[in-house]
Amino acid sequence: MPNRIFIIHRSEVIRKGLTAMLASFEKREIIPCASMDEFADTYETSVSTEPILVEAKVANRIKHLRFIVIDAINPVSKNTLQLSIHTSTAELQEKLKRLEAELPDEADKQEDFNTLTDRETDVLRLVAYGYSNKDIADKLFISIHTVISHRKNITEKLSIKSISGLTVYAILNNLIDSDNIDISELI
Amino acid sequence: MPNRIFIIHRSEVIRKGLTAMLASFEKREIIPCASMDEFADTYETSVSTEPILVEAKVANRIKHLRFIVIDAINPVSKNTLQLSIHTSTAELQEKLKRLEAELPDEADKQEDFNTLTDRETDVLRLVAYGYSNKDIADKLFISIHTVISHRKNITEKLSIKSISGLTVYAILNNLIDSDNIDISELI
DNA sequence: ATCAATATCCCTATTTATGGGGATATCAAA
DNA sequence: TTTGATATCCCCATAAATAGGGATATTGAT
Repeated sequence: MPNRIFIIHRSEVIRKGLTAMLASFEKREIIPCASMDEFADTYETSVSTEPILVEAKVANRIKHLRFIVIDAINPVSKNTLQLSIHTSTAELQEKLKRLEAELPDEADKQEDFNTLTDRETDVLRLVAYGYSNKDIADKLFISIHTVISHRKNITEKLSIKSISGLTVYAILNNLIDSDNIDISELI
Repeated sequence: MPNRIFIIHRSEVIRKGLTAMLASFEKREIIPCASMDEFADTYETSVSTEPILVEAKVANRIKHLRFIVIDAINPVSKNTLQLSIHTSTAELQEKLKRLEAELPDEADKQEDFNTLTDRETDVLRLVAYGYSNKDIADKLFISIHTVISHRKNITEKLSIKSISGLTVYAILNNLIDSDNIDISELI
């Protein structure tokens, strides 16, 4: 259960309205933001305000936090509510509860602090390169079962399920950066 | 069938040796490069030398070219040969032929010049965000069959099969860039 | 010496994705 | 007006990934 709820909207009316609607919503810290930049600053992520990048960064750097972004048109992440401006307090709180029920709970979060092992990093890099589990198994000279095991652990540790999310994570962590490629290893 | 073969290696001995080994390999232009930078320059891609990024850029900007990168350790792309330094000319040419047999032929390349339609762009963006075909169908209010159709066309047009490759393509083309997000659309 | 972490491997079942066919309706350009 | 591009929908079959459950061996730290 997240302890912080961010409200991101340019309109002050909307921000204050939603803050009021959520005031009675259990005990959370409600944080209104006028822009994506302000939201990103609060997370101390300065490089980009792109939601999927923010998500990858949060998984990477601020592992003990979960976040919810409220959105009507642009998709942001799996953890996103689609609401209209006519939403009632009851509907809003009820949907938030349903969304949160799908999030990993506090107990799981402790495990999120783990960083990836060497082998998991190997697998993640190859996933980001676009290889299938079978391909990865062949490249690392291990069975496909082992690859699947590593991928389960990666998904659990990072809380990133999609291949595209893992790809962004890999890019952000220089797993597939040119600086890491030793040209002398070619051929 | 690609008309250009790039040989990328820091060692001049290796470059010249491979060039000689491929001299008798049908009628191709053999282009030795001493570094990834040189390789990237030849493709007129200046932003990054990361192979997967180069691949995405090639698919984007230089659609009429196919390329082969020879590599022993670091994975580069699906179109990559894994060879040891002890490879014979016969083995090299035979493996190259097998690899090329899997590449789309000249006839297909004409269609690669097409750019994505608006709807295909919509779908690609959501793929890059990590959504499943089912999720995308729900978000765009179309059937999953339509989503699959669009994805087939995207894959064919871009010659990018993997989700991670599509994600990189989307990032490079600002499909999921923060600049494109209208904050007023939030909520 | 025991314990935790890592890395390896296996199983079953289900869900998604891919590949290769199709079909229809709309609309704009030749 | 016919043709091509776009967007929509459907089918079947296979490949791949995911979700849940296991097991074993090694190694390094307590």
